[in-house]
Amino acid sequence: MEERTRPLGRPRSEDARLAVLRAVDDMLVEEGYAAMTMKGIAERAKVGRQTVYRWWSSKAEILLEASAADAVRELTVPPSESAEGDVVAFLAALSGFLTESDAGLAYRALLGEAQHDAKVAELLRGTDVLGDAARVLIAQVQDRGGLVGFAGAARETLVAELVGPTLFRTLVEGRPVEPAAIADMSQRFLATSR
Amino acid sequence: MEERTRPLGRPRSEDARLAVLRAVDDMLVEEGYAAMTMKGIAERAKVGRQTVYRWWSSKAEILLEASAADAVRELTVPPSESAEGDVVAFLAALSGFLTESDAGLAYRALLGEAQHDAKVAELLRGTDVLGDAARVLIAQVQDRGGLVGFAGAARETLVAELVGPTLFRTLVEGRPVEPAAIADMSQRFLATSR
Amino acid sequence: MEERTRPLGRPRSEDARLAVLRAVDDMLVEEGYAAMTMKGIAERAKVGRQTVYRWWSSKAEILLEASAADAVRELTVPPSESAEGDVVAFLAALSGFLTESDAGLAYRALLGEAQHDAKVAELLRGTDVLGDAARVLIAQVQDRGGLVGFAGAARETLVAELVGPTLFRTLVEGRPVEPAAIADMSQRFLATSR
Amino acid sequence: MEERTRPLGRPRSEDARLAVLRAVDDMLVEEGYAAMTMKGIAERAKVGRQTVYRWWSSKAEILLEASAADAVRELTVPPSESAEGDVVAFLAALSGFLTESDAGLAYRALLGEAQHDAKVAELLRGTDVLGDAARVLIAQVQDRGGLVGFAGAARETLVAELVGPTLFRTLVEGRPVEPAAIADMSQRFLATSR
DNA sequence: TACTAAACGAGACGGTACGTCGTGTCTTCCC
DNA sequence: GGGAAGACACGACGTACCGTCTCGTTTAGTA
Repeated sequence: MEERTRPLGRPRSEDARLAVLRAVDDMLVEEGYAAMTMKGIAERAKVGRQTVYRWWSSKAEILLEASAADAVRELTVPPSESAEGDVVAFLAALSGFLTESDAGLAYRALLGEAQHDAKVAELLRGTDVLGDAARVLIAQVQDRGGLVGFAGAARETLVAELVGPTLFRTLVEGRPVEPAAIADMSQRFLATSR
Repeated sequence: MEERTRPLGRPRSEDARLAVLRAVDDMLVEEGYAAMTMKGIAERAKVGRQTVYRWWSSKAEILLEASAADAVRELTVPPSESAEGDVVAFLAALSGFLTESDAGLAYRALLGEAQHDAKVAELLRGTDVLGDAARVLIAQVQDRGGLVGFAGAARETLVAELVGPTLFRTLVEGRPVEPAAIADMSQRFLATSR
Repeated sequence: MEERTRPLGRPRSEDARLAVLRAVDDMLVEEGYAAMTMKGIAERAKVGRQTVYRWWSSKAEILLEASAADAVRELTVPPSESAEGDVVAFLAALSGFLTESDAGLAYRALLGEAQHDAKVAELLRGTDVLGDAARVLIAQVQDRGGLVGFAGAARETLVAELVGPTLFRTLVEGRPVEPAAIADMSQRFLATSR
Repeated sequence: MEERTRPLGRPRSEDARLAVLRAVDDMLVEEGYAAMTMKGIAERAKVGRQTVYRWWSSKAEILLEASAADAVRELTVPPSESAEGDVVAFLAALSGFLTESDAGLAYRALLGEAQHDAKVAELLRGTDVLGDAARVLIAQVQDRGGLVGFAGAARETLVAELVGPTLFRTLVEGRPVEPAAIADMSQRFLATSR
């Protein structure tokens, strides 16, 4: 059996890669997505412009790589004592993620850009951050015995039912969902399934 | 009592205003939001650039003026025979609006831009197109006797519960919600609110 | 009879034009032709890059406009007491121009560039600085009675005979022609033309 | 007495050297001097870029090495039946060299570059191609008994008198000198010396 | 035969100029 | 004073080449 041989030439610099990701992370928070430019990223990272373009084709792509892991981590909630506790914790995490976290800021910027840039939409569809997190939570709740008796089309809408209301509030209003509303949403979500 | 006197000088040209709005409408469909520029709009409308800047401060502002009326019209559904019929009709209209209508394309672009541009977010908050339409529908359903017995926090989440799931599906997946899912969402919405 | 109407829009800025020409003049002396860039010129002139490109298509074109008038002036010599005096004065001026004058530095750079850039060659052919100056001098000498009895092909070579030797010395050796050599060249030129 | 020991390591590749020289030769004709780049040369020669930089420091240097021998050969004319025949043959060769030969194209490019790049000027001064050829021709003519009675400063200007006029015509006008003019120039050159 | 050392190809690196485009402002003349 | 035209200073775009670097490989002499 053969080892895969290294590509020819000087290998990619991990230093440069990390410097770019870090620069994007910092600039998003400090200056905002709109003010970020490929030129600015390169300068901030002390990296050649060509080096950025060689490995990423847009600031959206860099941002996705820089924030995807954080997003997944922030949306993973430890099991609580009850199904309702799990859902409440998840929705609270989701609300916080979308309105107060750096990774969530990145996600909102990307989801926003996806609405008028097909390339970014495509990119984002490759990593359904919110959907994946929701599916994990739903499976967790089902294992406890909640959410029994779903079938067919109903199951497919569960993710939307769980995530949608919070997404609406945060995207449209731009601020966290208050705890009372989260409690209400959680009850509604579980009510239809019991 | 004196009539308020007309401002001095040449009055604003309605021709120019309409030409700009029409140009923005057309360009959004033909080239997309990202490719639209203030310069391009002025040229397409055969209008001086200064004239565009004099009356609007960004392409988002023009787009909002150009599409708001259409959006409201498309999201107004006539009463049907039942509460469920009303909700289904509304969600279908919402799904179609967000994925297939020109006005919806504009709304998605604006909502997207609002995620990384505070000015646009502010602008959009002034006209809560989706929320207003949802509130009208909810009032309509309540008048029929559906949705009784709500109070406090619960009432505030109703809009999000109605609109959120469909918004999630369309924004994240970028395609219309299938009829079976709409039916399911409608039933859940009514079930948890009775 | 009609006045020629001014073109539409904001007229060209004379300030910007002069700032660019002055910048090119200065930079040629301070940094040299090779180190001069369109970007550098714009920055030095505190002018937008687009403004430079709008009116000139290359640094050669700017340099020509900036130095042509000076070149003509420096190569115009006042009549002296004798034909030989005129020729000596001209060759001395030519030698000085090509090796010590700023305008001559520009001319050498342009003539050099013309050797590997057809656009510049074309440009330079439109203004035969050396040839014109030589023709003026030759006419001057002929008016005195020197250079009688020329005809046909012979006449066409006069300019080359006058300018060529000095051009060779300066271009190839890069330093002024010594006075003794100038005297010698002048005598030969007149001797072979009488 | 010791032989100079070969340096350690892998010896220079003659293949690579020739490939580079050939690439430069071809590219000069096909694309022109200005369009030639170190990167392009390396790629065309299928040679690493470092290899080019290891042995030459600029494209001018490569071009000089690639064309010097050809230049000398093209400017060496066999003795004819008369002194005038020799001079005519030389000037014809010079005119053809500067306007139609590949080696002459290279020489013109180098002489041009030398006008705004001191490094190239230095380089070119090391090999006075035109001057050397002219000196050979002059010695040849003198041996026949032409050009007698020169001394001092006069002798030093002979080369310039011979080469200059043709150089002027070719550099400034960019086309060959017509035969009648060459004949005229030859007569003038010999006239002052007899 | 193994070791050392330099040249080799490939190609990524940090820089910088290219020529174009869009920004928002200005200056001109015309209505 | 509004409007069309278009020049202005500014700065990002994505590309190309600069000259250097870091890989693995090749080719010689030396041990």
